[in-house]
Amino acid sequence: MTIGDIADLAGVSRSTVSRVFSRPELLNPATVARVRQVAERLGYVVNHAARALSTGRFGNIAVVVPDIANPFFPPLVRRVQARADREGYAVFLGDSDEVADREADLTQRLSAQVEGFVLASPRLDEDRIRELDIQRPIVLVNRDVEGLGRVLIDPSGGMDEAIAHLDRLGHQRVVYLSGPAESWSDQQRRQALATAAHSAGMDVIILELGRPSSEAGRDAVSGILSSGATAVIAFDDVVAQGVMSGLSLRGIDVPARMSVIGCDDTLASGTHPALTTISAASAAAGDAAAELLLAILRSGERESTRIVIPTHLVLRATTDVAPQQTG
Amino acid sequence: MTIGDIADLAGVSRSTVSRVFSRPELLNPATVARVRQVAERLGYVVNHAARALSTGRFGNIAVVVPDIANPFFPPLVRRVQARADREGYAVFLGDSDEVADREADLTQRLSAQVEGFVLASPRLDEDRIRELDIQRPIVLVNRDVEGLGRVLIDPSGGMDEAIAHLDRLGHQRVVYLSGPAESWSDQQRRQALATAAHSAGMDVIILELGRPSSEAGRDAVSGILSSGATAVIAFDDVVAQGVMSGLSLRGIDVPARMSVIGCDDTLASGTHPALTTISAASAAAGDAAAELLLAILRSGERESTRIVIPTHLVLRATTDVAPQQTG
DNA sequence: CTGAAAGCGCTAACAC
DNA sequence: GTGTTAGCGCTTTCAG
Repeated sequence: MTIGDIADLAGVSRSTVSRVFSRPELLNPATVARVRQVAERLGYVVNHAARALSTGRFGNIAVVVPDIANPFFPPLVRRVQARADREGYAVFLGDSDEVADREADLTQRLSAQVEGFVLASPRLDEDRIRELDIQRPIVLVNRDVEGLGRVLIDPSGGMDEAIAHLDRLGHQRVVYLSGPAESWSDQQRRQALATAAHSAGMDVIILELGRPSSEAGRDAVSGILSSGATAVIAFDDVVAQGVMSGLSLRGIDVPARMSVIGCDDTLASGTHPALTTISAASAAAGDAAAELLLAILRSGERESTRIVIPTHLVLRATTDVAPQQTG
Repeated sequence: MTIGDIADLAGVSRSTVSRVFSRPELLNPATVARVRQVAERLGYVVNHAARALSTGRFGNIAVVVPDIANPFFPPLVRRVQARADREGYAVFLGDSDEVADREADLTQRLSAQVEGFVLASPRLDEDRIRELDIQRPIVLVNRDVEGLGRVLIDPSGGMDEAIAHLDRLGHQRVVYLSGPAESWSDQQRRQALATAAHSAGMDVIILELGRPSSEAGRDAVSGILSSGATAVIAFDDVVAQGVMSGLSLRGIDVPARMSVIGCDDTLASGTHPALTTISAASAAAGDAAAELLLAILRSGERESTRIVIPTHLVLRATTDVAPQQTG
């Protein structure tokens, strides 16, 4: 089924048929209708490859995430796909499995057939991100690279509120369970926490976790307990959830003996007790990122817009009471 | 940057360069190395569109889901992407937002640039699925269409165990909260439940919910209570979670006054009390689906393999005790 | 408003 | 083991 077939059957030239599908406004409406009808009858669909070869545009974008199974990403991906779809773009999904080299492979291979990228929480080093951006425009989520479009979720608001809240309750030492080493978000969260804790005169102990998972959170419990801290702030809600499950196994009551705070607000009130967390609005980030990328593609000019999404503390039950006196 | 440029610089013909990237084993290793080097230096990447136009193959597949934010799908998508990636395929993601027509649009547009589809829990009617399969091979997940490849999660094992368990505890009436009308899984679950309940002599009351969401579950609580049932089985864990949250708001204890069972096992022990559920193994389904599609693409022949994944009941705290006597 | 013709970058016979 | 020669199906000047 090609343009040629339709041209013959409709008694027009190939060019006319082509125009029916690319610039119908240039044609006599009657011709358009006739051709459309023939095409419909034959179940014709344009050959994307041929069109792409001829125009140099693919009509595709890619969104790459470290782990689609991490609940922070699906809402983001969903919005990107929905937004792109309305603009006529198809969306590739890449999952780097949290490893930088896989991310590099994926983006490299995808770059041959996409107009641009949304890179969410990329684990790639800045140099490789820049190189890639030269080939195809990139919009970053949760990664701050000067000169590129980026959407950043700023944890400082939420972190300040979290520390203020813990301070008010009388906590003096808090554990931070870190995320992946390559994660910009993790660095931001550490930094924001350090700053907030410093000005409140609170001790921070950092426990390195690597891949954020419920298991990692559960395994961190003994370290948390031996630290002497009375509160823990986890890299994300999934980790926080693991901590709570580990704590519960040892019969340690939350929040009476340990306060727990997560990040991203991905679990709503689905935990017990309901988890206090720092908001993240991943859907909004997806919207903004898609919008930005599409604007860049529309204009053809790199825009280094930097969108910052503030966060706040979502108070729930895991930080309800003052720490129990020990020692 | 084209094959021609490299050919000139390396002092070989275009065909040789082409072969370096498609069938290097046919060439003198020295030539391959030399050409590779030149290509590398120039940062050459093959033009996917041109290759696709020439070969008729795109090296892409698509996976389409009704809602990527529903926790059942990400593990599935993840495995499909990982498996496809290893075979050199890139993967498109389509999210139909639970509406059949959007699914039709997506698949139709994608069909111009993919080798095949994985359709997970499609909402499309059988006719349109068949039509699409004529264009490109389809592997279905949780949808049983004769003649197509499909991976089916069979709820009957889990449902039998669930009813047996509830029966043992003394429950006599159970509410089923349904999923989307177009969902094959929902029909299977209803059917399996009806069969199991019938042979146990248990009453089943069906409450129609439509889109499965936590909110829908919460809103169903009054209906559940007025039904006189002592147990509820929800279409999925997300809905079950909503039910529990609604029950908790009304001060109704689970499991003392109401037992709750979910489906899909997507929340692990993350709820409180921990949710009894019927397993679903979406990651395994993703593996199987990808494997099947890739096998079809490799052989070029439609295989109507039908893979059935059994389920079982995962006992947790929400079904721990016998129903409290009322009335 | 429509047609003719050139060519996008690559692969695949077919020669040599 | 390598080069020559045709296209793949579409868009796009350029004419008319």
